[in-house]
Order: sequence, then C-alpha cells, then structure tokens
Amino acid sequence: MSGLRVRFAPSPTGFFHVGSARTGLFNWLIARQQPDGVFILRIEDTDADRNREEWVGGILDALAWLGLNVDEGPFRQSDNVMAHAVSLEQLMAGGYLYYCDCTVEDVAARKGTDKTPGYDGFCRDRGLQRGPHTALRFRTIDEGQTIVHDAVRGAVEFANATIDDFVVARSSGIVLYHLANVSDDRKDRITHVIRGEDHLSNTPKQMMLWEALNDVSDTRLPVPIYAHLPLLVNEQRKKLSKRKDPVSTESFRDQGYLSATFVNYLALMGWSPHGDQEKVPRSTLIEEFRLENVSHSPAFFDVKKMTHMNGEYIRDLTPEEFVGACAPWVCPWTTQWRPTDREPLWSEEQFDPALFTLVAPLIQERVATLGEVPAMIGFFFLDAPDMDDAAFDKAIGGDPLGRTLLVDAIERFADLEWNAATLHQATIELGESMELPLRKAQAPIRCAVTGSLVGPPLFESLELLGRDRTLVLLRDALARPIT
RNA sequence: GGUCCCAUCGUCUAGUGGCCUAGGACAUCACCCUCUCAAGGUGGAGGCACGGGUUCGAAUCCCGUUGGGACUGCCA
Repeated sequence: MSGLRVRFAPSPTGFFHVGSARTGLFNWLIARQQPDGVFILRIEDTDADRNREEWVGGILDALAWLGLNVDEGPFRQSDNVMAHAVSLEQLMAGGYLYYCDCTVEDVAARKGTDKTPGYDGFCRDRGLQRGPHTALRFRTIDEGQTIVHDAVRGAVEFANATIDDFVVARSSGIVLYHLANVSDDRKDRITHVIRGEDHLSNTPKQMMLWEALNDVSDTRLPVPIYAHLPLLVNEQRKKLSKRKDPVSTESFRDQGYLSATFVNYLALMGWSPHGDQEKVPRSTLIEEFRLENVSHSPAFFDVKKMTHMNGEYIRDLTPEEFVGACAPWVCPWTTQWRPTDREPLWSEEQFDPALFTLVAPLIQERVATLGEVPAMIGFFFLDAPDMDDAAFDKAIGGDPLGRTLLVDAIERFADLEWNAATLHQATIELGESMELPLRKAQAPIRCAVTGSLVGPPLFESLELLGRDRTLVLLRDALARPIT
C-alpha cells in the first residue's frame, strides 16, 4: 500500500494547453506506477470571470484522447467553497489571519521606488474589524526558512522574511487560490503535488498554510511531496502562452497527430528513457518514469520532431489500423469525433470506402500526419483533380513532348492488360520512343491524372483508378486550355 | 528591484569524477535507393556559456561572472 494520491488541477480558461497535457501525463504516470495509486482530476473553476463550461468538456475530451483515465473526479473547486470557508474560519480562530483595507494603490504608493517586498504588512497589527473593503491576509512566519524538498530539484530554501502576507480571502469573502488549493489538497488527501515550475515560488506560502491548518484543524496531514516540472517554452524561451503560441492539444489532434505520438513526445519534454531509443510505448513510460530523472531546465516544444515521430507511429500501424485512423479526415460522416475546420475535399457520395482501403497503403508511409491524407488522394474521389497550374504548365501546357506523350499514352493504354506492372512497362516504352527517361515520361501522366507532380506511386494509382477513368483524365488534360 | 530556478550540438536530450578525441534523436548537408514525393540506408558538419578553484584527473564537485526564465494579483 503506497497510499499515493496525485491530482491534476487544470483551470478551464481556454483550450487544453500542451503544458497542462504534460503535467497531467506525469501525474498519471506516477499514479499508475503504484498498484493503488490514485489519479484525481480537479477542475479549478473558482475564477468565474474567466472560466467557461465548454472548456471543461475540452479538458475531459483531451484527457480521454490521451488515455489518462481518472480514478476520482472530476471534482470542482467551486463545489468546495463551504470547505474553504471552514478552513478560513479555523485559521481566523487560530489567529493566523488579519483584516487589511489597503488598496493595490496604497501598497504601491508606500513602496515607492523600493519594490522589494510584495505587501509590507501595514495592517498586521492595526486590529481592523471586518468591513466592506477588508481582505483577509495570512500572517506569514518572520523567522527562519521554509525548505521545499522538491522531488525534481532537491531542497529549495526560502527565507521566511522574504515571504509577504498574502491575501487568502477577498473582501467579498471569496477564498483565493492558495487557500482553496491547499484546502482541496487536504480534503483529497493528496500525497504528491506535481505541477509546473511556475508554482515553485508559491510553494512556501502553501506549506505555511498547510502547517497552519494542521495546527487549527482536527486532522494533521503530512505536507505533500512537491515536484516542480520544467516549463515548456517557445522559441523566444518564454513560457508557452495560450495567446501567442500554437499550443492547443485539440489543434494537434485536429491535424492528425496520433494519441500515442503525442503522449510519447510529451514524455520526452523533460524526461528521457534509458538508452538511445526515444520511441517508447506507454508501458515503458509507466515502468521507467522517475521524478528524480526529470530535467531541471525548460524545454522547447519542437513540432518538427513530433511530426517525424508521428510518421514513425503511422508507419507502425497495420493497414487496417491506418484505414480506421484516417476515418475522421476522409469520411467524417462515419465517425463520432471529427476534426474541426477540416472538411474532406469530397462528399459522402463521391467517397468510396472500398477504394480507400486499397489506396491507403500507397500513402501510409508518405504522410507524417493524418491531416495530410485527403490532399494526397483527392484525385481518386473528385470528378476532376485539383490541378496545380504550375505543374500543368511545366509538364503538359508548356511542353510539346508532354502533350505528345499523353496522346501516345491514350492510344497505348486503350488496349493493355490493366495492372501496375504493365502500365509501368508501357510508360517506359512510351518514354524510350521519345528518348525520355521514365522519370520524365511519367510526369505528364501523373500531372494529368493526379493534378500534381508529387504523390503516391503512379502505376499502382492508375491500376486502382481503372482504365476508363484514366483515359478520361488524360483526354481532359489535353483539352485543358494552356495559360 | 527582490526571491527562486536554470545553463551539453540550432532543438530535445544521454552523461552522476577516469569508459568522453562528449553518445542518440529531430532539423540541416552529401551520397545511395528510386516512376514523382516521401520513407529507408550510409556518411558529414555541429555542443560542454565564461573565469577561478578542488583533484593525479572535471561536462560532471565548489565559488564567482554572464546569460535566460519563473514568481512578485482582493487570477489560477
């Protein structure tokens, strides 16, 4: 019995940040390492101004997608306001709090040029009673130091004199983050607090609150083990911002990153498995992950690297799995979940699932994200390929040889045993008659049929497309006006 | 400004005093393969921020400097 209990406590103030996803993952990993580990989800929704219900759904969806199953919860911080009030009463009765009527401006004015402390303790001993504009502050310890025994960083020491008397409850009576958080963690019997490094500076305050609550309440609980994860930063080495950086988990899912890739890559942000292998399955993550081995320095979220890894994961799929995985992008009308703002290029009537099953293997090793799939195979389902004008000009429009070759191809393909091998051979011969290597000879045909100079293997594609359709497309290309 | 954290190739990292003329991955360059594009293969370039110590020996320990970051709300 480890009795280990961790919590993941996002606030629903926007889409699901990749940094949150990593914090959730690391908490989950730690919980799963113990047979009796408990992973708790708590929605910190007490800032009514910024929280929106729809974002809660986003958190739940994202967690489900990542496969981070929750043992207890989701709890809502807003459901605990009574408990918060009780904690506040207890601290008040224990003499840990005092009323303060200073405005933000007052505090700033007194500080003047000396911006050293946060709050100067002005109201500490004024013995104020509760009034319409009195916030409640916590009387922090003056002497000695508070040591955070961080599981990632080791001992971090704070001189108590540098910790100012912070506000625990607004003048309206609403209990603020630090107390609410500590109160909730006590209620949930949290043993390990694993969160971003941006909370490290706040930790001594929360430890003081925890000890004070131990003093004034009936239950003494050990201060949790803290672990502060290195921040995820952008290219400017700043903390990833929801406003400025492309960091929404949902958008990566929309683009067609696999859940397995995302989890694997996230784990590499601050941690690494032993050996030279970076592609590690979830089971290995659970086995090998250790807070002690988490890096101390911030990490840049490199989408390029994750994209490459996603390609590897896609290629690892069986053909059947790949077809299934593509569904939200190629036939979203059949799936429960579908990417936002990404309609396939074709309609339900135009799409042919049986044909897609045959086409899929041709592109499985060519895409790095599932979102790339539709554009690569549009010509199989569209009435006319989405013609790349520049490609057309180069291979057909402005190239007499190309046009001649198409004319010859139409004739040659008209009565030919229809399979990739014969088409391949026929195109070689077509080229030889014009002294063109195959790579030149296939270009006009590819362009005419697919609308592009790049794409899946041509002859296999023609075989699947069929003779009639191929001939139509070749003739259409010849009839196309030259720009 | 104060408090705290951090510092190995462009990026993510391995490295816990000798195995390091510093390993891997992404990105990048060259070549090979090849019907295009990818994928794959081979090879190349590229890093211990700086200065002092400690030690027979330092990327690894200590101090300082410089640089970056977080926090510093009656937000969470």
